[in-house]
Amino acid sequence: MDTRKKILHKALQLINQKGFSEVGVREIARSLQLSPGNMSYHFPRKEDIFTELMDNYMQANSENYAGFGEGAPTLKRYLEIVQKALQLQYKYRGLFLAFPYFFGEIHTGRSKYPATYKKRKNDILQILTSLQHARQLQLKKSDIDFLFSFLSLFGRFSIIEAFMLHRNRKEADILKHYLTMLMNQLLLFATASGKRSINEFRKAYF
Amino acid sequence: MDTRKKILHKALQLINQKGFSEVGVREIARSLQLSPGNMSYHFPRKEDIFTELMDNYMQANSENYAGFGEGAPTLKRYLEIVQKALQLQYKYRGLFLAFPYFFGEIHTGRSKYPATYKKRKNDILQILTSLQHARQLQLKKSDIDFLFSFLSLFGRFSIIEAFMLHRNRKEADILKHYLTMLMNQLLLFATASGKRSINEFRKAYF
DNA sequence: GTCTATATGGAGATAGAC
DNA sequence: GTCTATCTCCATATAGAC
Repeated sequence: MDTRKKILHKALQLINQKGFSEVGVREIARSLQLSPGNMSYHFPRKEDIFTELMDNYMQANSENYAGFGEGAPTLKRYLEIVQKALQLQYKYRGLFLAFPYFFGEIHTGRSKYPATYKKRKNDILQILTSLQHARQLQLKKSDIDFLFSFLSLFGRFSIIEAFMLHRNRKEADILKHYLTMLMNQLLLFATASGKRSINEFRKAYF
Repeated sequence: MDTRKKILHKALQLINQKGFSEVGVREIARSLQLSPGNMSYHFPRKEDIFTELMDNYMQANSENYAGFGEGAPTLKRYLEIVQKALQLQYKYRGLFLAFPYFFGEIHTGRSKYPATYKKRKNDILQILTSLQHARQLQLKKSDIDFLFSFLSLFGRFSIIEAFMLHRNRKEADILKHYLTMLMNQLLLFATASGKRSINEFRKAYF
């Protein structure tokens, strides 16, 4: 592993442990036995470390969502996508909690986040309509709005909630809690075959 | 208004505008024409300002929830409580985005947050069961778990989501969006009289 | 690419006079 | 209670040797 990757890896590890503001550039350098000057060579600003980690996350997440289109649109497959998305978020959990630090930046146009947000919004709406067409979900117009609102909040904050309130809970338990919540929500709008698909997911993973 | 209150008021205003980390003690002092030393007299650490604002919020929120027990347990009244809770969160919105800063503290026992969290959890469960008894909601055991999970996420993160993604949206629009979401969720579990109560709320406020 | 050394500027925090 | 002056810490930036 080259130095750049080592820095990213260690930084994420420390950020997940202590939170972004608590991790100093010097600290990362020390724990990798690097000089502060060398840190500055690779990442001129501390923020650059955050940005690159966030880019890596968003890239992986995009690929995950893109995978849904490449198979049959079932609720089981959708739940698998969400499961992977939550695992990804868990891996990068320290970043999400650090969001406020980059709050200003998000609204000044320098960040890629708003564009990615629009893309993800489209991903979700497309998945919902394809599940509707495949008769896995039965949705009125107002249901789509509601489910979309729910999925936005759910997708963006469930891992943050877990990390804030139950920091020491195991990843598997956290995932189980939130996937159960999602299954319950989807069951309220699922057709008979949709319900079967949800239960296949449940059997396969729990 | 005494100096202490002035500081709190100005601090909240600036924190809501720019985010906690972007607001310096010097900045608050300057905009109130106080010396930095005087700031330190009133609030030895910057964090103390945050803590006191958060305490004020939690106090107001507790009083709000306590109000539910003092009247008929209807969904309309519950929605009114949530409406007030969201308004309160909006007023203090900058604090919630700053949560990560106090992340460490939350888990070291110095913060009041975990205790308040347990209290709020009880508030919500009690409200759900009283709505069940009053035949406003029809809930199976698993529904209660689900709704509770939903309400936790909803109650804690809806305003944060709004603030992160749509910073300039008007308070009224934000409230409308999230209260609509909540009404839709509750409608899925409401009895006939529960549905009427929800619609009374809708008519009264939208 | 990596190191040491050093400079700068800004933040929170403190001491002591009034 | 309020002030001025000062301290310490840290992120960042730069210069120059290896």
